[in-house]
Parts: sequence; C-alpha cells; structure tokens
Amino acid sequence: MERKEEILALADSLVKSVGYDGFSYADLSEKLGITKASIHHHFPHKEDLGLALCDSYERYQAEKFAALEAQDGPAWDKLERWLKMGGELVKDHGKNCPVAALKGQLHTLPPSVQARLKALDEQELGFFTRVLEAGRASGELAFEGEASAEAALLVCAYKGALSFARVQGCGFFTRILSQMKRSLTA
Amino acid sequence: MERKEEILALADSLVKSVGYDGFSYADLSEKLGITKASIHHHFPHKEDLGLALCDSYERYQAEKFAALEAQDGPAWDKLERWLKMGGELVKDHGKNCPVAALKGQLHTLPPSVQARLKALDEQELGFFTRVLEAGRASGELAFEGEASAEAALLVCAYKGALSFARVQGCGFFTRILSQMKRSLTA
DNA sequence: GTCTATAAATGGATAGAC
DNA sequence: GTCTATCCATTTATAGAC
Repeated sequence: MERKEEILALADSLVKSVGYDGFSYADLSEKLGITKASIHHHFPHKEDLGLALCDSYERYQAEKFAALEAQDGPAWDKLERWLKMGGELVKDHGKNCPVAALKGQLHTLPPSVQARLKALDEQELGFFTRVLEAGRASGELAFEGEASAEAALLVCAYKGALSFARVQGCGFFTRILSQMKRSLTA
Repeated sequence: MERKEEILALADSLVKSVGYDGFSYADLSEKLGITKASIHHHFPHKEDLGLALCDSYERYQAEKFAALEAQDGPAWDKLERWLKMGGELVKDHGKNCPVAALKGQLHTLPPSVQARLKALDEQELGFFTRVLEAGRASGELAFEGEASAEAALLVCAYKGALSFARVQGCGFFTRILSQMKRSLTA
C-alpha cells in the first residue's frame, strides 16, 4: 500500500506542474525507479490514477475546510490561510492548483474524471460562502450581494491568480491577496 | 496564404477547447481534408504554429483594446464588452481563453511559446488598469488601492470564471460579471 | 501546395515469468 | 509486486514525387 501512495504522491506533484496529460507512466517509472508494468499493477489504467487523485483532493479539501472553519479567529484569516496554501504551490516551481489543472484539460480527460470536478469546485465554493456569510454577520467583512456570489468571485480570482503568477511571478499572487483583503475589509 | 490562415483558425479553435498539447497535426489534417504533410509545409514545426497563434492573439487584443478605449460611454461598459466576449467562448462548447489555455500547459510548451505569454497577460492587465483609473477619476467606478491591483484582481477573476464556467455552466460566468459590476459601482 | 510513404519516438497497456 | 518483453496506436517530422 505504501508503493501505491508513493505513486499517487508523484502523480499529484506532476498534475500540479504539467497537468494530467502532461505526464506518462514512463515519467512515473523513471522517477520511482520501477518499471511501467509495476505501476500498471497498482493503477491498471491512467484513468484509475486520475480518479484516485480526485478522491485524495476531495478528502484533502474536506479536512482543511473543516479545520479552518472550526478554528477561532477572524473570518478573513480563515480564507487567507487557505489562499496562502495556494501561494506555496506557486513558489514550488510554479505549480498550479490540481483542480484548476484538471479543468484546464477538461475536454481531454476521461469522462469519469471530468465528472468529479464539479463536486471539487463546489466544496471550495461552499467553504468561501460560509466563511463570508459568517464574516458579514459578525461585522468583520463587507461586500455587496449574496455571499455565494462574492465567494465565486473570490475563488475565481484566486484560481486566476495562481495561473497568472506562474508567468508573472510570486509577487503577483501576493498583490492579489492584498487587494482581496482590502476590498473585503474597506 | 488563405490555406495558412485556415489552418491557423482551426488551431485557434482547438487551443481554446483542448489546449496546445490537446490537438495534433492529424486532427488538423482530418478536419481540413488535407494531409499532415501539407500542414507541415505551412508550419514545419508545431512550435511555429504556437508562435503564429501568439502573434494573432497579440494583434487581436491590441485591436480590441484600442477600439474599446476609443469608444464613448461608461467605463464599466468598456470592461463589460471585453468580458462578454469571454462569455461567448464558454457558450461555444465550453471553450476557454486561449492565453489561459496556454498558461495551463505552461511547463509543456516550447520555451519560445512560453516566453510570449507574459506580454499577452500584460496587454490585458494594461487595458483594465487604464479603464479602471479613468473610471475612478470620472467618479463612475469605486475601488480601494491602486488601479493596477484592482485590474489584476478583476482579470484573474475573469479568467478563473471562464475555467469554472466550463464545469459549472454559463450561468456561473454571468453571475461573476454581475458581482464584479456590483463591487465596482456600489 | 499537395500528395504518398515512412521514420523514430512516445503513449497506454498486456502477457507471463520470477 | 516487480520484472522482461512486446503490442498497437499516435505524434511529430522528413524525403521525394506530382
């Protein structure tokens, strides 16, 4: 089971940097020092690997969001802590959000993997919506319209910023976060 | 020269839907009804095709931005007209912004193509920055901080929204535009 | 400019031995 | 679980005839 997780961890890293179509069994094989056939033993089809990644992203997000929502402190800090984890990706050789990377290749993904992306998006949108709503109720945050609409705007800005930062540099991402905070706490 | 532009137009359409790595000379060949070798005659290497696409995106953006900035009317309308062209992409079988699509595959692109993306981003950021600045000066638009920071936030939200709308549906994109307008004109 | 033919490399995947 | 060996389709690209 350890090997399987090792493969998954490497695939995760590769999805973040070159996307699902951007790596092959040969890439995994070389970097892990085992043959392609061995990897096919753990994940017979590449689709299986893609689905396992989606599982792990869903678990990861569920854990993080629950932990952030449970913690004390200002509403903005909860959002910021999540956003800054995205910033770590950019710093790590210009990696991207894995879900964004998968959506970028939407039309070339196996349909079963495509079908997993909606729920992953909605998980994140839900987190932002709840924290924004609570933040406005407590008077910490200010924004116009529905919390879910503002959540969508922020999440999109966040994902777009990750993509831009790969080309424009890490500083670009940091500036976006500042501007988000400014607009919510003005 | 007509054939060459025909190839370019098809490649453009494919980049928007499946990205640069997502289509092959065989795809172009089949859809155009000529052989792969004929396409290689016009674009010897795929990289040449990628660079030609970047050229056309740069010309396209320069023209559109100049026209929008030259026109009369509210500042928001200038931004909205550009944003709604993005909306047309989503409606067209879930297409993506071509520059965003290329950035999504950044690390697998030929270095020469990678190098073109920064300027394409900056062209768009410049347009948003100038319109926002003028809009604030005339009292039409309100936002905190520097115009370039707000421009970056809006452009990122726009690109993120295109990506989300492929999965969440066209309505998602429209909602983001409404929320943008609300936040700038509140 | 377009074709046929072909090359060399890579991609996902399988059979069967150890 | 891992290996060797192999398969078949695809991808980029070239040579040379028409």
